[in-house]
Amino acid sequence: MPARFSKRIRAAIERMACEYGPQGWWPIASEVQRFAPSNNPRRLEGYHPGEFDFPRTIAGRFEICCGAVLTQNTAWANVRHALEGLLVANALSAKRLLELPEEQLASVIRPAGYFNQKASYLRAVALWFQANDAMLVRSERSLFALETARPILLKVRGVGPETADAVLLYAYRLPTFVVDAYTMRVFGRLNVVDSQSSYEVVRSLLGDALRQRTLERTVEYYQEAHALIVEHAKRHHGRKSDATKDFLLD
DNA sequence: AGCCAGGCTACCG
DNA sequence: CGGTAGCATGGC
Repeated sequence: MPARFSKRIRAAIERMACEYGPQGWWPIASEVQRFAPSNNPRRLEGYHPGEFDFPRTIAGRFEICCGAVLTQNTAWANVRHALEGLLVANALSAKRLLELPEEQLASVIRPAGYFNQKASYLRAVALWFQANDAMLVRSERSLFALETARPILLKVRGVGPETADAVLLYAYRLPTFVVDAYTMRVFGRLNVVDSQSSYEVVRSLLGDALRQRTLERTVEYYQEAHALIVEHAKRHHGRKSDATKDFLLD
């Protein structure tokens, strides 16, 4: 019965892929330039289109975790400034971030907004990172690993479902689909979901529709699909809906 | 000058 | 359970 919308969902993603090309999420500014130079201008901001073997380092994974918290209800341009602040403050590792007094941490991430809340969240995430990163990298990636790690991550203060899924999908390449406000808007417009669908329902609906033959391919496809949805929504779906410009509805 | 941005917690009924 | 105020900066 959920297969009812699967075709529509997959067609929408495929169309976005053709229209927008490879996205290369999640951006990892501190890591990406070091590997494989390229002409792609987005690479300078940490995007790595067509390359799915990021992050490759513990620093890259921690940067994703921080970015996932900092971007909560915040434009990415502001997050970049905050991440750069962390880099300059030499606080882009769990240990060194935790050594920074919380008040100072807050002032460093000020451009990302909600800086007092987020300073507290970042500390909690850094503690989680110290306790879980090595294990997650070492253990075999599987549905079991995902279902084990996810509830633990969701208990961390400041980590809700979207932040957790972004960390698991992009930092640890575990096969979970990331649902955000854009996802709700885009697929709401396509009558695939409605405003009262819960996060979990939408996550499993899209996850089922977009699952691929292997775990590895599924992860890559989930990563790309989420980035494409954001790109599409930025172009066509303001908060004040304007379906007229949406080519998916043609 | 206002609206918006890659949400989450706490608290309400 | 679902609904909502509060959190805050920078860009357009």
